[in-house]
Amino acid sequence: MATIKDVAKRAGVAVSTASYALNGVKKVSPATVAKVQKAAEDLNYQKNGIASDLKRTQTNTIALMLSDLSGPYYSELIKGVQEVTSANGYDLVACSSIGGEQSTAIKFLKEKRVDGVIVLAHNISDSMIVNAARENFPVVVLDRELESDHVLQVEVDNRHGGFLATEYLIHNGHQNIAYISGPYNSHDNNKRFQGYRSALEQYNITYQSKWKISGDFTRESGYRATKMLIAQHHLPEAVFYANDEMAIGGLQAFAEKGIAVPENVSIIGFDDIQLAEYVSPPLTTIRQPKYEAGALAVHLIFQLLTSESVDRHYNLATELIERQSVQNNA
Amino acid sequence: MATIKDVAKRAGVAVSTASYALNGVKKVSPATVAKVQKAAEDLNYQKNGIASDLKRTQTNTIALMLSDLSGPYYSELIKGVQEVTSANGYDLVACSSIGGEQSTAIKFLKEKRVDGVIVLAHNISDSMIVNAARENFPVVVLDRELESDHVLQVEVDNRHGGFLATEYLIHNGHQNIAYISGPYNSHDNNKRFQGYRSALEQYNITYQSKWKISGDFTRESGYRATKMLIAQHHLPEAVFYANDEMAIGGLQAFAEKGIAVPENVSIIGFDDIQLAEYVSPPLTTIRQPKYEAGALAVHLIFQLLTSESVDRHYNLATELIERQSVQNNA
DNA sequence: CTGTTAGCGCCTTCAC
DNA sequence: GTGAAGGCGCTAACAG
Repeated sequence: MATIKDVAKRAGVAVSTASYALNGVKKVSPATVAKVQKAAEDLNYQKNGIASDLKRTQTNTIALMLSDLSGPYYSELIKGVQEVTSANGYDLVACSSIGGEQSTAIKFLKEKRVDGVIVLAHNISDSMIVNAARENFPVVVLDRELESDHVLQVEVDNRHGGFLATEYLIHNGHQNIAYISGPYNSHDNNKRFQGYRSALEQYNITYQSKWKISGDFTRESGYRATKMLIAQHHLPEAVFYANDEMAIGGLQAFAEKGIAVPENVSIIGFDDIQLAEYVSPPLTTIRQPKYEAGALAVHLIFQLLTSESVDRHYNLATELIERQSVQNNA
Repeated sequence: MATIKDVAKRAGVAVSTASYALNGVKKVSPATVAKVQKAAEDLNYQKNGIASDLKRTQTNTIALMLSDLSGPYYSELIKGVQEVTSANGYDLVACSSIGGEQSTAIKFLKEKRVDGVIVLAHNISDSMIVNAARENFPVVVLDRELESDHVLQVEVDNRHGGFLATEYLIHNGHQNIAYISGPYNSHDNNKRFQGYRSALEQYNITYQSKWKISGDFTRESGYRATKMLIAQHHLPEAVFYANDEMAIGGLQAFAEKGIAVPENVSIIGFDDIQLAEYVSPPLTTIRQPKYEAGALAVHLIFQLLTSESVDRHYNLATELIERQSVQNNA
């Protein structure tokens, strides 16, 4: 591969001149620029971005860490990230944290391969993040609570969302409300559960641990958890699934046993994923402002990069989406 | 940030020794290794990946170019890419080609920031790809036909898939079959259309251009195209949508006009996206072996990287998935 | 306006 | 087993 040296030589100028010409620094006469460009073309020269990054000690790109590139994840959120990033003339790469310490995400987090990072990958540990973040290397976390310098936190109000969901069920006349949880180490899940608990409390319904069954946010786990619920003989009047995927798994389990939703049992999810309105019955759920969360995250990164001071913590509101999976018994 | 120089100094050894120690090259006494590691830890040293890549002239990562990171795209395909990449100890980054010449995808394609590239982004031009590919920089295209050195092509048999879909409609007794196309510049679309034409021909049904309406693969365009079809008064017996998204848009348009699917009109899609089995009625469609395509693509990259010689072109078979959107009138 | 030169941080011969 | 030194390809002072 041709280097800038080759170009300079062929154009009969010094490397610096070639560099200036190629990068549009206006110190070079038009004639020289033309000569250099011609030479570059002849040699099919392409700059080595790595060398350039090394020299400039910045990459102009930010990374989005996802727990799994193949989703299903929040496409609205990514859209927000993408749009704001490119609007600021930066590049965006997405990488996955599958593989733990060996993963691409961790490598990018540690090795200064990007100028900033947005984390949406619960399997990256807090300490990993805290160690990586530093001045001039901001990281924004979207999936956890984390107090540390140089790390910002934007989250949607999962607690309030959990409260809204539960309250809605209660307002519709349900008292025995099961909660199918996400993984124990999920911050989102814990907040949603807190919201559930506090709604019960506020309406003087005593919490019963038999109504809490654990899942892990996958459709499969929602299916299994629901089967267990059904096996317990005494069905609750309603069930609150900590996310939509699990609710869809639950829908399937109920269907297999001939239990009608919402006639025999009401269900509500969380997230408002695209599928939610297509399943049958359409799923009532809690929507998160995902686009805004993504856009805000990038926005904050740029503010930190320009050393503006910003708040450390942001909390975005959730919203109830009424569809047809909850029956009104009130 | 601490550099390897700082580590060496603190450990009281030469830089080279520190490098060896840190990279596990067994030339260094255990005692020295310990000293170096201690120093690195004290300084919170992290290697600069960019510098390391520059020196080694390879990055150990491959890039996946998508036309839009926020999807909707083929998660199965990405899974295939992801798994094979990490199984080979390489890293994977995804980037988008939104923004054309300015996009991250183009930058990575040109600037040798990765060791190989997989393209699934129709808006990247052929010439861009041809210019970028070279020895030791393999690129695999999954979305087009392209003959050139150092670029490989794996595609699913869209033509045959189009044929299968159309033939299935014909076997079910339909004669007037509309085709809602994807964008004209889409290779996939053109192949599917060819399959449609050849099935008609084989069964002696004359092609009528009034049955071809153009869309652009979006749900919205399928909706609009279907509205136009309906406005033409004379409805076809069946319609073949060049992809599932458009078919879903069509479903909505038919529903709004009270036209029952499949009783009044049969429809078939292409892709077998996840939603396909959830819409109502469940969509009959053509499935592509997406996981295999992704896995194969990466596999080929590694073969090229190790200078093995491989075929230039791969064609994967498609399969008809029968659900309930086609009525048997035969 | 153009050329010389010194690194960016790391790896890796090559001597010792 | 350890150290000195030369780049990888590029940018950006600094001189001229």
